[in-house]
Amino acid sequence: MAKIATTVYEQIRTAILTGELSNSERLVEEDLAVSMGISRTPVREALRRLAAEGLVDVSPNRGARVAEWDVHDLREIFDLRSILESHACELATPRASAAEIEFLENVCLEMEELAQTELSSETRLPALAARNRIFHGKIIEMSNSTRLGLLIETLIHVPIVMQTYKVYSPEALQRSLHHHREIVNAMKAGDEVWASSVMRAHVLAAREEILGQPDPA
Amino acid sequence: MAKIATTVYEQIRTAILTGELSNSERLVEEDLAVSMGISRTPVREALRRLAAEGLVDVSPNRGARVAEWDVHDLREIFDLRSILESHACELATPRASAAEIEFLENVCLEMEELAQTELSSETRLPALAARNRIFHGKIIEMSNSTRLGLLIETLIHVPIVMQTYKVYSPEALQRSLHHHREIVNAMKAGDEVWASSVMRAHVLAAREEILGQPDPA
DNA sequence: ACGTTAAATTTTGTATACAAATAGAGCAGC
DNA sequence: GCTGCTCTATTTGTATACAAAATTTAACGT
Repeated sequence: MAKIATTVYEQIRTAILTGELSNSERLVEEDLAVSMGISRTPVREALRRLAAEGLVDVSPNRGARVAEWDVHDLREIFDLRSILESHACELATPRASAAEIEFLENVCLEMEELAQTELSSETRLPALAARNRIFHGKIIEMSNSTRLGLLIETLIHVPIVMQTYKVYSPEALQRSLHHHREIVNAMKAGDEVWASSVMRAHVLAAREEILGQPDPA
Repeated sequence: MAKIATTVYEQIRTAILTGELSNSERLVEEDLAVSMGISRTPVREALRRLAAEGLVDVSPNRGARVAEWDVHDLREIFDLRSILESHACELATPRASAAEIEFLENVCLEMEELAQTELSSETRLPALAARNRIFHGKIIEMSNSTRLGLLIETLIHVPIVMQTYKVYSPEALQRSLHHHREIVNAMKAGDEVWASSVMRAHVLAAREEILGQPDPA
């Protein structure tokens, strides 16, 4: 239990990601501090870190609020993700080991099985979202570019907030799973153009799926 | 003179960028604080911000050091810049106004004139580097994507450190200026594929120019 | 001499105290 | 009733104090 600042950073972060802290809600340092039984100092540090990641907005002398995003922001984010994640695929493909391919195939399988079960969406959706993050994260890791990973990480926070609420249509879910399979197949074939193209399409399709639906608020 | 933290942030930042603080030098909070006549608190905040931008590395309980980069890091950075700046060109081209094109042409002209003068490289290089940053920054601004701008900004710090020391070969300089001209011409023609392709080549050429030369340390 | 361990010093992390700035309530004037 | 002001109360920004951790120094034994 090393650093308090890190702990409170994670707490506030998950509070935002789960929607516990609603959009553009004001984050008063002292309130957060007393509610966690600590002093303002680590809270302040955590808020600045969250600001650097784009999860909160801070104005000088006026404090921090939970960041909010409009449709234009989401378009930007998904466009950039489509470019960067496709690049990750391009880099990962020639480096992919048999074990890594197998790992990705396993994630695919798990997601396909989850998709077939008749679980309520309350339990199924988070499980799918978690696997999805693992799949994308693994490919980024395989790309062996730390900066690329950092860049994508900063972009991914906002979509994660949405994923908790968003219910994908059955067709979109199927398409998404097929994309994953196709990406792995392309990587197995050593075809980085194929792999990166599917990844690009995959993220752009997700963009339309999310921007097409009405706001859940 | 609002916030001390911002002032000290900028001071440390330029100290790193000008090479005044050498590579992997340790940054002790108290030392920096007394040398600027302030307390540790704003210094600490500044260091965390610099860490978020990748200019310093901080380890828990072990403080901050000036970040250092190897050849692999530089490759990563230039590869990503080539992708993102080319994307900026793609977005900017259909949006470019006549005034913006003219502005870019002016920057081209100034750089061409500077290149012809027989000034010592000590004065000429910073002037060229400044214009270069203006040129690229303008195109990013024209892309109208704040997130794209932020992403590129985080990548650009390290190359800026190099630009201060690096002496370009005359041929590389000429090629660079021709690239700039060609980019503007492509934008004027409304051809975003052309424009983004030249930009991609432009950044990749810069990568080879920098990675090809031996280390100045 | 060398390496290992133990104190001493330095340095980071957190808490508290105070100053400066902002936001909000209440009131005057129109 | 609405606008603009002043004064109060929050809230942020900075300084200082203290505790925990790490680094350095010194001593000790083999």
